[in-house]
Amino acid sequence: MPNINKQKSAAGKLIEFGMVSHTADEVARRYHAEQDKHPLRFQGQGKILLTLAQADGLSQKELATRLNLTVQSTAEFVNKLVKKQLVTKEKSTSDRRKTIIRLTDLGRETAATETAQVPAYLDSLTDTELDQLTTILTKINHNLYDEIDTITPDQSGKFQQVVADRLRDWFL
Amino acid sequence: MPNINKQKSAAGKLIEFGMVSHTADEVARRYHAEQDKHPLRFQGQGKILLTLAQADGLSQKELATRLNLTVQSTAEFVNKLVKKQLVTKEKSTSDRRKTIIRLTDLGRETAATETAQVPAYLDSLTDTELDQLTTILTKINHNLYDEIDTITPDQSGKFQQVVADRLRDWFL
DNA sequence: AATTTTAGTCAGGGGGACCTGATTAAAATG
DNA sequence: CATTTTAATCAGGTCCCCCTGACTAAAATT
Repeated sequence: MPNINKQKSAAGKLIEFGMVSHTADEVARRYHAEQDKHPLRFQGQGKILLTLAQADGLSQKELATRLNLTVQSTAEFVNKLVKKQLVTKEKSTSDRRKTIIRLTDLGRETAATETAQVPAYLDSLTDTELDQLTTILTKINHNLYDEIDTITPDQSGKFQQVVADRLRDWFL
Repeated sequence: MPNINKQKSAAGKLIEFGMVSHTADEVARRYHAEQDKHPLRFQGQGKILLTLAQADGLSQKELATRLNLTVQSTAEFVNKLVKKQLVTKEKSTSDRRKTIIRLTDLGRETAATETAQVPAYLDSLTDTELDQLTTILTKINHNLYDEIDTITPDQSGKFQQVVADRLRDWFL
């Protein structure tokens, strides 16, 4: 049974981290004139981009199913991404009902660079600390995956695959 | 100079953490029928609530200034919070132009409980790991504060105070 | 007393994440 | 061949964050 106060301290820091990194992003975007730098969130358009980065050439329906979205929402996000030139739509030749979504070079780049960047704040950590952090976050993330799977056993593991596989490609 | 690969691993885990915790929250909210459980984000209404939790009884203008919002946006969020019974508005007697915003008991409770909760995923960590995590996040957060201050030196430290002071109250 | 500054309000808008309902076109199936 | 299922689309809506512009009421300044 871990010490409750240690847990609280860590929880606080984690929350603080969430807040501060969020604000740092926002501030950077606003003051640094990086207007078109959409921060690749884990929802909506960002989710689509990320999924395609792992498995390109999916149909809209496939995307919707994987991401637990309605086909209409998916279509909306895809269309927005098309406008931003990050993905393309083309009719499938084998089944002309289907629309295949593919990343453009820009889209692939966007997904990769935004996520593969090593944040500057990691420079302050020693190698030992980096190892510790990685170990700890691995544990935490596993717990979160379990939590998600427990709540939605119907689609067990689907989300984890989308996320984890992709991150493995990028970082390992 | 820290090892670049260790940095990348940690960065990946951190990003993964962001994604997974976000999804876990979302999934919990959706499937667990906790509809009215607004997750106290670090924007909009949540930001207001958080700030008031640290310094109650501010005027709308004060809030706007501290949070780097326009007075109109601030008014909007405050009004939404009033509807949710989390804050109250009252005219200042000393200066009748001003509107003082105060947390209701429910508001204070909401701010506190939502943030003071120790996430279940921390149970998997040992005391040693909790200490390590706290140390590491303290460093990281400091760096992020510096980053924010560098970009917006005009209001240096303001944000940090709002966040850090409040978290100190909660967790230390 | 007249003017300017300050705190708020209303109106309107842009963009984002989602959703339901109704409809069409193409494929599958009886 | 007629019907049903499937992949998409359009239309319209809800809620969120956040901004500009125009306008009042009260306080501060001249």
